[in-house]
Amino acid sequence: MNDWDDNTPIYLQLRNTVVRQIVQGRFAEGEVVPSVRQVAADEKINPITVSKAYQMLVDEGLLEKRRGVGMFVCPGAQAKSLDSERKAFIAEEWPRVVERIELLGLDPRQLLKGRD
Amino acid sequence: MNDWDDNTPIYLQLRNTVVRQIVQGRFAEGEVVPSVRQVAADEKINPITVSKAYQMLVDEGLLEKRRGVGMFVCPGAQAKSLDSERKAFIAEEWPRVVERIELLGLDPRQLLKGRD
Amino acid sequence: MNDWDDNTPIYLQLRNTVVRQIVQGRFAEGEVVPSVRQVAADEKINPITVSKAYQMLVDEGLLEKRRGVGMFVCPGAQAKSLDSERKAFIAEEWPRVVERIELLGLDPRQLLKGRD
Amino acid sequence: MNDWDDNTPIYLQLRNTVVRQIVQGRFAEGEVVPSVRQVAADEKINPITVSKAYQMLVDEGLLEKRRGVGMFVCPGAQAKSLDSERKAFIAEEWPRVVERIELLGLDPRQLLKGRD
DNA sequence: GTGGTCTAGACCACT
DNA sequence: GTGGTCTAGACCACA
Repeated sequence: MNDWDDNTPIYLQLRNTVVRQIVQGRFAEGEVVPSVRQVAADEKINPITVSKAYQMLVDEGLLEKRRGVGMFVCPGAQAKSLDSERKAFIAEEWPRVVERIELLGLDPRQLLKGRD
Repeated sequence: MNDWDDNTPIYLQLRNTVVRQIVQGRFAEGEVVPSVRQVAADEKINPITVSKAYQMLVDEGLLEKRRGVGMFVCPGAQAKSLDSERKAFIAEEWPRVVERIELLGLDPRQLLKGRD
Repeated sequence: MNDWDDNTPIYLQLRNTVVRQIVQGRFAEGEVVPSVRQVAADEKINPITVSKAYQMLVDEGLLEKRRGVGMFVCPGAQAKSLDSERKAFIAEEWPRVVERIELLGLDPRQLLKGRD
Repeated sequence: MNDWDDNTPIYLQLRNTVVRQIVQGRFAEGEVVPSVRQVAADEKINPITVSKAYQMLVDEGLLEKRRGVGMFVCPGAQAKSLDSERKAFIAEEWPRVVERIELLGLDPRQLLKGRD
């Protein structure tokens, strides 16, 4: 989380890592998340970039703002994010991957073995 | 091939569909591919965009230009593209997919079965 | 008065509810209002926020501080607040509402009827 | 549209004026809207500020982006925006206004007369 | 030409 | 301390 993939916007990558933390329960529901400034300092990126990532999560209903206090993980955020991420994956990403595998004539079993 | 995914550049999407045609043998080796103007008109996109896609394929050694005549599928293009696409998929796309699957706690075998 | 509208500052919302109490005579002239600490505890908000709201009312001449005793509703506060709130409403809020209604093509009489 | 209310963010004011243009049919469906840079230059504000306003409208489904070309009013945007703005007004703004009027003991008929 | 992203630095309001 | 907004200026990808 200290080096960035240059092909995708930092704010998106950051958003994804936060979602991951929530999914993994490392950011517990009801807890504060690190402040915009804190993250900006830690990751050496612009506060606005962090802000954009957090704002996305607020819009998605995973974080909530408390004025002058900070941003908190919404109750139910873990299940919600896990669920929506799964749905998005199965509906959008996975079909493309399957199509690709078939087009390339690859063997799915072979691919899975490589991973074990 | 008439509507575009707004998240990836049109020229890339176009390049991919051409590769697909080559892999599937629908664009046979040694044959002409539709002219830039033709594709641009058919797909209602900018000729420059088509040009860019074709140029990529020339750079990859899948197409060759014959001045004043058109662009042709290189001999051996089918095997070549199949090979390089496979390598690229296994090296780059697949690992990301696997990581995603694991993060979401999904079962790869289950996903693959769904497709049978 | 237990949940806050996140779009307007808490201190303003608090100030407004106090004004409302005065207008409605629920905080009678000459009487004490609940202490800063009390309100802060009841509403689970920062004492400074409560202070700020009370200070506004002192500045507006609706409350007065008596050191070591508390804050009291000024004599004449009810009439005064009713008057100034009315003026503020007619001068600022109402014109904006009317403009909005006209832009949306709504019928003001219809809207008012709905309330009867 | 040349001077800004200092109390509300410029990007929100801008968003609102664009919605107004759509509602009034001054920005017709399917047409381009002025480019980010154009508006920024005209209004002497930062392009990013304009961008933010436009992005909101994209998210609301009133504008759509065409890569490298510009932003266009979505088909059905006029009805959609009129409808949603009306609903938002009646559900949120209007009840607060009515409450305010009643609290202040104002006469709705009187208020409406002032407008004629 | 179009929009997207990021930076650095400033100022503001709220708690 | 918190987040929100804006500016000025830069660089990039796309058509």
